[in-house]
Amino acid sequence: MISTKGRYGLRVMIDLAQNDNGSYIPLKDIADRQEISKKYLEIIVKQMVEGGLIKGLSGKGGGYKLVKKPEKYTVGEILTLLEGTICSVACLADKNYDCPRRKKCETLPMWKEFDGIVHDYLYSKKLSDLL
Amino acid sequence: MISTKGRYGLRVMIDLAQNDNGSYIPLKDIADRQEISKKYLEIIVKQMVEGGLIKGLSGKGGGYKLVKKPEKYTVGEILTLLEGTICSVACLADKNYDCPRRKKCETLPMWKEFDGIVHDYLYSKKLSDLL
DNA sequence: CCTATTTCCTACTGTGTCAATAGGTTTTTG
DNA sequence: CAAAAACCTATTGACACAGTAGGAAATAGG
Repeated sequence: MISTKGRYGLRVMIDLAQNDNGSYIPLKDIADRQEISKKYLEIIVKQMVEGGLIKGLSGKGGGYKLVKKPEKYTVGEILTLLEGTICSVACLADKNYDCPRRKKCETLPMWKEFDGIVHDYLYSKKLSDLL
Repeated sequence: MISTKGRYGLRVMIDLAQNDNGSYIPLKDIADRQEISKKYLEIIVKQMVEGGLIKGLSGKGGGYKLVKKPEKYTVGEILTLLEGTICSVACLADKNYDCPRRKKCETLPMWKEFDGIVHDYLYSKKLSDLL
C-alpha cells in the first residue's frame, strides 16, 4: 500500500510541473492548491530535495522547482525515493537478506513475477503522463 | 506490501494442497514443515476458517483441510481475506469513501489502472499454479 | 470412561511506522 | 531592515504488525 508520503509527493511533482513558469514555486501555494498541510509537505519535499528530484531556494521569492523535464521523471523513481522501496513482499525488499527457504519456497517465483509487473508499470509511467 | 499474514496464509494453503490425503492435517505438522510459529499460525488459520477458505476439525485426528480443489482457489481471494484489501492506495480501499478531490485528482486514474493490473494478476493466479 | 491430541478462544505486549504538529533558525530579496 | 520563504529538530497519538501466553472445548482411540 502506497502511503500518503508517496501519494502527496507525486502530487507535488505534478503541481510543480503544471505551474512551472521558470521561477521557484513556494510550498504554501502548493499546499493550498493541493489541500495538504504545509508542515507535513515540508517533510516530504525535504526528502525530494535530498534525493535530487527537485531543488529548493530559501528566502523571499524562493520555493521549489523541478530539475528535469516532466517526461524525464518516472512515477517509479518518485515513489521509490519516498517509500523506500516498492516491493510487494519483505523477502525481496532487502537485497542482502538471504532467506533460508529461498531454494524450496513455492511462493517466491510468484512474488518475483508480481514484483516485475508492478515495477514495469510504475517505471514506464512518466510524470508527463499525469498532466 | 503484503504482510506475513497473507504470505504465511498462502503457504498454509499450498501445504494443505501438497499434503492432502483426504483426512485432516494438524497445524503442528504444517508449522514444522513451514518453519513458522504454530501459535501465530493459529491466528491466521482461524481467519481462513471463518472466511470459508478451509475447514477445521477439533480433537484427536483433527486438523485442517481445503474445501475446494486447488485450481478453484485464486491467490487474490486468499490474500484479500487475510490482508483485508489488496489496494495500492487508501482512496480506493474504502469503496464508501468519497474523496473531495475525486473529480480533479490527476493521480486517481493512474491508481485505478494500477490497481486493475494488480487485481488481474492476483485473481488469475490459481493455488494450483503454485504447486 | 479416560487420556492424549487437537482446535478454539481471549488477552496481552513490544516494536515500529504513519501522519502529522510545533516551534524555531537561517537564508534571501525588495 | 522586514517580510517571506526554506530549512531543521523534536514530539506525539494512534494504530498495525508479529508475535506470545495460557487455558477451554471438542474428539478419537484404547
